[in-house]
Amino acid sequence: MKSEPSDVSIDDLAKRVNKTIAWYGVRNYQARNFMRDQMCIGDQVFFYHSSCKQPGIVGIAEVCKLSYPDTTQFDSDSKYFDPKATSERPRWFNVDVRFISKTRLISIKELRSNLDLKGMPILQKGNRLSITPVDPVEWKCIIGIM
DNA sequence: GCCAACGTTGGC
DNA sequence: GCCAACGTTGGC
Repeated sequence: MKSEPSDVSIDDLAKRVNKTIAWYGVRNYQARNFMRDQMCIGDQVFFYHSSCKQPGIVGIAEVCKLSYPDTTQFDSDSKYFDPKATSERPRWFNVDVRFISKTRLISIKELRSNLDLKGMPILQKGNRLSITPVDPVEWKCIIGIM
């Protein structure tokens, strides 16, 4: 799961009450569907810093609440406001995640240099999805180099 | 700041 | 349903 550290960093998550946060603001249907349809409580995720000086994996979190309507879609003051969404027909959903641990920075350069990881969606040219599944083999590979 | 890649929008 | 125009993402 990608987050811009200027918005929510791994340290921000670690400092939060209960170390949890709603993964609000996703406005892409594919990424939404991963949260809404695939994620289960206890699923672990890599926390990835994007759009920053040192992009890469910086920590591990886990899903601690199943998806529910993203409250920011109803907030006209939010940059994530969606005028087409209603409480009867919400359009956007998010899970909550809880901090597990920080890791050393595993940069996108290092990830790209590892041939065992070359199939990861996040490394594909032009990939812009903020949430992508991690194959169990790739998960173990990354855990192994931490 | 650049720009490739991709998603969304809306006229037809 | 097509597709051009536009907006966004995100590494570099």
